[in-house]
Amino acid sequence: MDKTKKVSITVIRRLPRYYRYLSDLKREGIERISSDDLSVRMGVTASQIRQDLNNFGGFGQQGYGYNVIMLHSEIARILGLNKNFKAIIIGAGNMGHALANYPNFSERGYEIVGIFDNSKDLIGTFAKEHDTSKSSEIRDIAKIKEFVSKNQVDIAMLTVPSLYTKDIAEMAVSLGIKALWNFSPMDLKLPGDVVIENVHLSDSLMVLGYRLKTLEIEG
Amino acid sequence: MDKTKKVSITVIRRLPRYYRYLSDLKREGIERISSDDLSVRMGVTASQIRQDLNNFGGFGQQGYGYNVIMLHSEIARILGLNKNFKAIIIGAGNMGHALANYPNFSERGYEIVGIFDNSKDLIGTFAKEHDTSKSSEIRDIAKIKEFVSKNQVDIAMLTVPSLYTKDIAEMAVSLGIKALWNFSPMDLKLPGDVVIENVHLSDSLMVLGYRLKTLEIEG
DNA sequence: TAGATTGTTAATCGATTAACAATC
DNA sequence: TAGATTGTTAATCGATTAACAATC
Repeated sequence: MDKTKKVSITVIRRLPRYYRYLSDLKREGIERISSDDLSVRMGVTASQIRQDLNNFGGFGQQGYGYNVIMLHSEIARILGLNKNFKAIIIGAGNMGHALANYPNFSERGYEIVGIFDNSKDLIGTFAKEHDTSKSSEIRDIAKIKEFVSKNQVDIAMLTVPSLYTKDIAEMAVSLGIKALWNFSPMDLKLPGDVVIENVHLSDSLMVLGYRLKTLEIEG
Repeated sequence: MDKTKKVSITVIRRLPRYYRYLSDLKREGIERISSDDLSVRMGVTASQIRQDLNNFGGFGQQGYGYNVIMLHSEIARILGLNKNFKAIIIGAGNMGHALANYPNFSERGYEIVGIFDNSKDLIGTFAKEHDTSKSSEIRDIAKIKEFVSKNQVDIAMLTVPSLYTKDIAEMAVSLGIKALWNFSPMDLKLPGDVVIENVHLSDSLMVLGYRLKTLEIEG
């Protein structure tokens, strides 16, 4: 990788998609793939694929293409999937439960180490199905400070009602958490070097509605 | 709106965010806003705001700015929020339940009219909290064809396990549904004029991981 | 070697920002 | 009217695509 110029976020946001397609190729037992063949599968230009990948280094070989297993693991490395990030879920409603049970996260090295809520009915119950380990147990949000001080927590997944999101986000940051995954329909402005990734479900749905209305198939 | 040139998807994807900020301004009782003031709030350039809005018509007034209530309702109209789209949820797991109870959708004219699953344990139970109406009852997926033939269904929200997503998506399209909201970590390729909007949670999380690793704050 | 395909430079395209005349 | 701010054109910037020499 060229150390001087940082890779544009546009390219970064395409990496998970490459990763998915390479996982598929791996599963199919395909050993090598050319940018041309991959471009057909993915519906993008071969040029874009080669440009994107060359932001991080020359993973291919002239006359051969790309080795699937090697490229797959290189992209995993670039994305940091080998880092074993530790995450907590704050808000154990339906969305919190959905995240706790999403199989893809643990597969990709994102480990849910704690789940918090303020509801007396939920505290003490288990959020992960068929899992009665400590990491599955819903804890009292009042104990979050103690938990974060004693355990590595890289990411906070925020699935609390919108009304509380701002306060909870600020609290998480004050505890030293550097990455927030925000599921509330608002933008969070926080001081310091905090990384925020939003999942704005209603935004996505509204775009779907617009495209349905105007029948914009691609996009 | 200029009828000849269609608006780029890049601009469309920014509209829900404008809509959110205008909702905030409305709530705050602010009557008018200049592109300059809005640009400060939103962290974008005033130029971009004016360019974006002028894709759809001149909603502002020189020397005055934009009337908040008027602009809010214009963006709602552009997005089709007055259309009262009817949606069904297929897959009544945690994610399906989360969508069924998400307050923002109904507020914005997206009505959940049916929820389907194949689990005998779930069928007959109610997915929406404090709601025992027919639209809240989880129905047998075997009855979906009959339901769609008798009711208007614009959108199918797909929250089934990945393994079934392709088949379920094809089934939905075969029933005439023209818009799919896909929550599985895969791309759907479907024939015909079908609009698909993906919510790739693990893609989003991987981007968060990358940005945390490299501490890219903006993005 | 000859053929295939990359890595990379150059050309094009589209999106963003700047500037300012129009006008409320 | 004078000041403010839009709508819109022009300039810039960045992203995508095309082309091809390098090389496996």
